[in-house]
This record gives sequence, structure tokens and C-alpha cells, in this order.
Amino acid sequence: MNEPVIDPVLLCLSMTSHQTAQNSLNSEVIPEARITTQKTQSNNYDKLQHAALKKLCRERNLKVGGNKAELTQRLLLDDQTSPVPGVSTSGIFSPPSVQNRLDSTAIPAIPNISSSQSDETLNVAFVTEVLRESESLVGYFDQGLESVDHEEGEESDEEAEVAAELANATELEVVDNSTTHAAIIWADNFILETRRKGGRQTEMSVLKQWKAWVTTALDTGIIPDMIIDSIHIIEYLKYAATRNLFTTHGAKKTSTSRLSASSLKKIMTMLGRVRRRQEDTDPSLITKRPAKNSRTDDFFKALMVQAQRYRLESADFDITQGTILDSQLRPEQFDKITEAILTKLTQLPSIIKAHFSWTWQCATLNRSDEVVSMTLVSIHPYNLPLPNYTYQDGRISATGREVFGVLAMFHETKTAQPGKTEPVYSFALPHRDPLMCSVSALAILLHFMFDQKDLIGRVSNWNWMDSTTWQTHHVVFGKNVNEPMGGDGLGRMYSSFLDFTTVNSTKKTHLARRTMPSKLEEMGVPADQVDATGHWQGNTRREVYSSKIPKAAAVALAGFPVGESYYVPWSQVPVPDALQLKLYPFCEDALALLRAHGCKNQGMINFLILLL
DNA sequence: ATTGGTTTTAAAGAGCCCTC
DNA sequence: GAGGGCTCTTTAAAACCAAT
Repeated sequence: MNEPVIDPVLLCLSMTSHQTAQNSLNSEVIPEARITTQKTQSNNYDKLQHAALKKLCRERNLKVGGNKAELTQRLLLDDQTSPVPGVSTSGIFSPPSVQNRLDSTAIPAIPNISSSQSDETLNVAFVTEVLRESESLVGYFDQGLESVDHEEGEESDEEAEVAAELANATELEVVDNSTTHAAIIWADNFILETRRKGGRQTEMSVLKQWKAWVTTALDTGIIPDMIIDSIHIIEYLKYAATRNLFTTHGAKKTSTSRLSASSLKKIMTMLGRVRRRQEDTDPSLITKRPAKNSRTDDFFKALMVQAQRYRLESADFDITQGTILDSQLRPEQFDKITEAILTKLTQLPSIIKAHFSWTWQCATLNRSDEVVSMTLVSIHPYNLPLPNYTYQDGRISATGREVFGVLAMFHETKTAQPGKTEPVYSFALPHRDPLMCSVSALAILLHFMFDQKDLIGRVSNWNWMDSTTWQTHHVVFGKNVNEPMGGDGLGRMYSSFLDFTTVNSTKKTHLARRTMPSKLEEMGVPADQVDATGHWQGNTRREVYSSKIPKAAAVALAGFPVGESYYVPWSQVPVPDALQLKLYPFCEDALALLRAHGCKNQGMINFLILLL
């Protein structure tokens, strides 16, 4: 269980109007008593190996990068700032630590700080880290969010400057009384705990960008304070919609140069959330400083339109790329995938896991997160009564034979309101093609875990009699049997075998879920049953997965009623070469030229191909 | 190859409007 | 006035990226 992290939204709002996240940190004092426990703790960490330290960091929700010294340093900092030093606090009752706050805005790690240092140096290190962070936030904005190389020599001046700023910040009064403050923190942690990692990451990422902007915008007087009113929203949207985009480490993005419409939406959502908390603190804002008016609404809509247009105008635009249309597998590609899994992968566990997850996805249409989060207890044998025969009036017998299959039950992870959803079922029957059979793939996987390699035997706390043992171990395991595989891990596994096929879709773990619905429809399965299999609600599947080209309608509009096969006799008439060359004579040359120059504009190439 | 962080895409939910 | 269906909003998963 991860240690709770304070919701960044609330973190911002626990500050008074002129304070920034960095400033507020200064009010935290490291109790001396804790530091004295440091030494002994530090020695303990020294004895641990790199991997063990990493694991500790992960448990405490700290960053896990860096060398041993950095990891030790991080853990020590966490000890200082956690209520109970050296003990990983779990549960929602523990107040958030300063380290957690720092983490929420991604501090760069401090290199080369040895673990055996005096109390003063630890304090200095801590302050340096805070300073460095506020510094980098300012730097990010000044240089269009490019990463900043810290010159060692220059730091002292800037440090002094920011330190002075921090000192001023402490003079701002804090109005919370401690009891209400604790209650709010408790509630915030509780709220945050129900969010998933990805959601938290998204929010933090958006907030980080916003906070960086706010820091500079306050300095330059663009906005008077942190209250999100209509002008604030317009100013920030203006910045967000036109800013340069950079990769994680500061290189300019080549794939896109503007935020997408959905990212802008996300920004508005986040601003709205912060604003609501601001209104909680000061209800008079609702009338004094309204956040929305017709202009903010219209401006936002105009930006969305611009973002959509911008996408269509970008140079490398290919109309099918990244959509459902470029990841519909053809039957021969299914065969190639199966072949690649069984013959091209080199590690036996990978083959077994890949074979199971691919066939299971083909049989259940599960998303990858559903596959990796499936625990051992959630799968059961089940005899499915199958209809046996059809009555004369067309009714089908419901008392037929029973066929053996595997049933899996779980809660869907991707729900907007966790807890509101019913558990869902997936069911897989043995496939008519043994190589595509998910049930036998599962049998092989379990045989490998329990018998052949006895992987379970290596799990120290494995208890056959304890249900939690079965509940905490996953069918698709990660590096070891007792470690779950992450969604990204599955994605990489898929990449490794798809490299050997002609599948070039970027949607690796979603292939089966994208292709099987149309296959099922072609095989005559009613639409509602297709929806039920993939757990799609309403018209989601039609809208997202297969509606873009309604095939039956397209064929019917070409003059062929449903049921009649599509055949256009006149298209078979051979066209003389001489005539072909007379049409668009520039085409071949232009295409060859583009290809020779490694043209990346797929749209242009596709158009020339159309002319041919 | 891993990994942590960022951006894009999938898809669920809220609520409005229209029809019967 | 119930409920279906549609649009808009919101949230989570998937993909991407580059340092290590």
C-alpha cells in the first residue's frame, strides 16, 4: 500500500493567495528529535542493497531512480518528514509528509550526497532541494519549459535570492486551526486514495505546468493573485494553447507542436477543480470574482476549434494513423501473431505469458489492465449450459448440454465512479483452433507456475490455506510470480512479438479489442452480445470502435443489398498500360522522388497512390 | 531493457431534449 | 412524465518519450 500523497489541488489551495507551493514548504520545520534517529537509520540503509532500497522507496511512494547514495538520501529525508521515522506508514490516517509534497511536483534528484553526513548538511540538502525546485519551475517558464542545466557556480546567488523570498513567505499568516486542517488533510488523502495512479499522474502533470506559469505570471503582473477568475482562465488558456511543447527532458517535440483539444479540456477541468476549492475557502468569490462568463466560454470553444484544425493542418497527417482504422487485423495477421509468439520469443515465461494474454484477450476482449489485474481467485471453471436444438417455431432449447469453460469475474478498473459499478464477467470456451485456445494457454501457464517450474514454491509467504494469498497473486505475473505485471509491461511484451509481424499499428495491447468486434459481427453475432462481451455500454462500441465506416451501409449504398456479395464487373476490365501512363503522368516520378527523400508526409504519399 | 513522467485516446457519466 | 438517445463533460487507460 502506498503512502498517501496530498492532492496537489488541495495543496495549492492550502496556500494563501500569494504563496506558491514552494514557499509554503518553508513553514515545515524538521524536528530535531527526528534527526537524531537519523544516524541509526542511515546505518540500516547502508546495509541494504540497491534493489532493496528501491523497493522501500517504491513502498513509500518516493522516486526510485538514482544510485544507492541518492536512494538512501531520499529515504532519510522521508524518515525526517514522516510522522514515524523509518516505518512505512500505510492507511489513510497518516498525515502527508513534506517529502510527499515535494514529490508531487517532481524534484530533480540531488546527486552525490553521501549517506553519512551531519545533521546540518541534511538540513542544507533539504533546503537546497526545495530551492532547486522553485528555481527550476521559474526556469521552465522563462525558457519555454526547456530543461535547465544547473551551473554549479551560479547557484549560490540564486539560492540566496530564493531563500530570502522563502523567508518572507513564512511571515504570511496561516489561518487554519490545527483540527480542521487535519480533518481536511485526512479527507483529501481519502479522496486521493480512491483515484488511480494514472489519474493522479495526469492531475499532477497538468497542475505542475499551471503552477510554473502562475509563478511567473504573478511576478510579471499578468495576474494579481492565484484566484482563478475569468481573466486568469483566459490568460492561462492563451498561454497553454500557444506554448511550445517539449519532451520530458527538454527537447522540442517533433510529433506535435500544439496541445491537443483534449489536453485543453483537461486544463479546464483542472482549473475548475482548483476554483471550486477556492470557493470553498472563500464563498464570496462566487459573486466578487466569477470564474466563468460568456467570454471565457467562447474563448475556450474557439481554442478547441483551433486545436482541431491545427491537427488537420499538421504536415505529417495521415488520416488513418492512430485510429481504429489502422489497427483492424486481417485473418492472416492473426496467424502471424500466434506464430511470432510461439516461435520468435526466446524466454519461456514470456512465451507462456504472451500466449495466454493474447489468446485470452482474443477470447474475452479484455483490456490489458483487466488482463494484468486478474487474480488467481477471480478465475473459475464453469460449465456453461448451451442451447442444444431449435424448436420448429424458431425457439431455441435452453436445456442443452453443458460445456466446460473458464469464467473470470472482476471489477472494471476504468470507471469514473469507483464502487458504483457491478462486477463484470468474462467467459472463455476452448477454441476450435488449439493454437488460439485461451483455456489451454491458461492451463499451460498454471502448470508452469505450480508444477513445471514450481514458481510458487519460491514465494516465501505463499499459504495454500489463506484466501488472501490467492487474492494477491496474479494470473499474469511480472518478473517474479509474486509481482504483478504492469500495463506498460504487457505493452512492451506485445511490442516484442509484434515486431516480427506485419502489424504496424501503434495500438499494441488493444488490437484484439479493436478487431474482434467486427469479426464477431461478420460471424453473425448480434450487436448486443458483442457489446456484452467487451463490457461496452450504450453506443460506445459503435461510436468508438467500428462506427467510423458502417460497412454494410457503404456496400448497400454502392448498390448491393445486404446478403448479396459485392462484385463490380466493370472494375475488372483491364486498362492498357499506355493509357494508364497518360493519366497523371507526373505521379510515378513524384512518388519515387518523395520516397527517395524519405518523405514523412504520409498524407501526400497516400494521395499520390490514390491517383495511380 | 527499465522506468518515471507527459500526452493522447478510450469510454463512462451527467444531463438535456424530444417523443410517445 | 418516463425513458431513449444525443451531446457535452469527465476520468482512466494506453501510448509515447528519453534518460539511465
